[in-house]
Amino acid sequence: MIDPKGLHAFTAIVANNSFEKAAASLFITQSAVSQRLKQLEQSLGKTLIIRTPQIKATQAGQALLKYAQNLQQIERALHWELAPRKQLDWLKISIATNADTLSTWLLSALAPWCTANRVLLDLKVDDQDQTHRLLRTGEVLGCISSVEQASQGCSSISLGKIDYHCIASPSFLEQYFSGGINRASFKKAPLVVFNNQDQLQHQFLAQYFNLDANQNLQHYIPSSDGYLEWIKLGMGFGMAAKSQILSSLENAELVLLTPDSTISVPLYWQQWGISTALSRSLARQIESCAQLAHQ
Amino acid sequence: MIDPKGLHAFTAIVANNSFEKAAASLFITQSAVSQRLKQLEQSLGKTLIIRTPQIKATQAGQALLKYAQNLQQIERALHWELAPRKQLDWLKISIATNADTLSTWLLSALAPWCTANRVLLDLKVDDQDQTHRLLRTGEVLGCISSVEQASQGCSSISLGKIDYHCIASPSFLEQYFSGGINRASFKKAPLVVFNNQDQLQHQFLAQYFNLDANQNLQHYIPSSDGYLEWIKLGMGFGMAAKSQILSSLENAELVLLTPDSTISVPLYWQQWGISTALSRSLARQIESCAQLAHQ
DNA sequence: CAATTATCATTAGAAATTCTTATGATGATT
DNA sequence: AATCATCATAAGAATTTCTAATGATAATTG
Repeated sequence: MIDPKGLHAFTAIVANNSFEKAAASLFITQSAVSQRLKQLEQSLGKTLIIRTPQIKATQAGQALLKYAQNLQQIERALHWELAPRKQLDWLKISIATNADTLSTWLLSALAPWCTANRVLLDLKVDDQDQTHRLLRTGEVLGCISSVEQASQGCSSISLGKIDYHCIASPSFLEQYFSGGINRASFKKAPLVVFNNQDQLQHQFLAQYFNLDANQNLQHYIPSSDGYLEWIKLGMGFGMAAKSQILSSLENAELVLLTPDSTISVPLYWQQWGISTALSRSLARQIESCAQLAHQ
Repeated sequence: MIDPKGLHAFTAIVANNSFEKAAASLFITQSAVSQRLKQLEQSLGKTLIIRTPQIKATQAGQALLKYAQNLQQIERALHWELAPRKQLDWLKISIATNADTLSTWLLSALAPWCTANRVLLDLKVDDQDQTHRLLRTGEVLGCISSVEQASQGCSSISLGKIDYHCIASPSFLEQYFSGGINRASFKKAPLVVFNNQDQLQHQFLAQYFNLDANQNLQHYIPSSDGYLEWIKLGMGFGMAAKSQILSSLENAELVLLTPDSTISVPLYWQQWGISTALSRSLARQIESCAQLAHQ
């Protein structure tokens, strides 16, 4: 059986990226942290943490990290059973999401749930490939991803799809598309890209206009707000979810370039490991909010 | 966090129904067991075990029992991740079932699964109400039951229904039903009942012949094999699942009294708490075997 | 490039915990 | 009522885990 003190030391080290800070957070000495970890590693017969040059959990450490999260959940279920009326401790839950979902419906889905379940949210925003990595390594308990792949004991539920529209500012439209919204004008129009992994624009141009987006001039704006702002400023065209730009369409800050040609991205909620009452309720909450958002 | 030593002491006490035997099983003194439990109870602020007159887990103790089973599962998942190729320790899993299912398809469903997953089976046989109680109290991890009720974080999957036929021996048929298989003859025929909770015969007589089984002469044979044996010996009629009596029908040890009038009992697999790769595979195995059996 | 700094490991003894032994308490059994 | 079975408690021994001090190693800096 895993020694609780050792496990605490281990998670604290990972959380603080330092033995000394971990020691401080546990109100013990650095030496004790070091000894606890050493003993834990010996009892499991595995190195858990790579200490240099940067503190990082090994493969085994990542498995233990998952275990720790599982443990927290069943412990919480126990305490709830023992004292249902009593205030539960705040439980920290890590979730990874892509930026689009974050900026649309995710927060409003999670806010009431976190309040109701006394959960502290540790949200990690990354592109889809990365959210998957975080899920695998045990850094997050669940993720929103556009990849279905329900691999290795991960459960995956569909959240429907999100339609991305091609948008630009009115001035940009006038400047670059006065000759019509067609292949020739798209070819010369600057593009705003969210980040390197962002394939939406490429897919759009390839699918509807047989263009290679890499040939276009590209702005990189790796911020959800900044991305839209840049487009509103007339610096280029890009892709955005309808719900994200409703108000901007109304007050004519933005216009749809191709109202009928959109890129659909399927979304999935993925979660690994054990399923508890809590994790199930989280999945339900996310599922129902996603349905509303993508109706 | 729950102290592992305390938890071990607690589960050992429950398993052995004695502090001293628990101590022996843990290779420590009875005093240590007593102290461990005391400390655990203090740290949780709850009495876990009623010591007199019989050792029994309290409400809180039952919750802790569930926690212990959950913990074992996530621990097993961890060790599998740490050393996939290494032999896992045997894990003991408790399951409750009704006798009928046990004597038909359950064992053949569980045998290969237990081997493949290195699981020791702790099977508890009881009638349906009791299997439920065992599930609620955390004494078993899952149960086969005829009640659907997926209450309190328990997942429930349907296993189809099982058809019970009214059977008797040829000699019994001759003796009691020479005047025809009808209400009058059923009224005078002795009944073989599996146990007190067994409602099948009562339901059969009430539904098809408007009779109250309590008016019949009744043998009580609380053993699955003994039950059939008693009927084969011509001591009375009773209800049995088709699959259980196929060979006996073939060699004419038994006959169907009313081939077209059967009692259908729906079956459900119920499991509480967390779901792990292991528990999911168990559910799958039971579901698929049940489908075959009840095709 | 040596010195400094930052960070984790190790050692030794102090502190805390947990065990064993011995005995006490309580309810069941004869 | 006496005995037995079983769990609780007390006190000291054994073990574990901590702190304090120091050692080792790699990155940083003048």
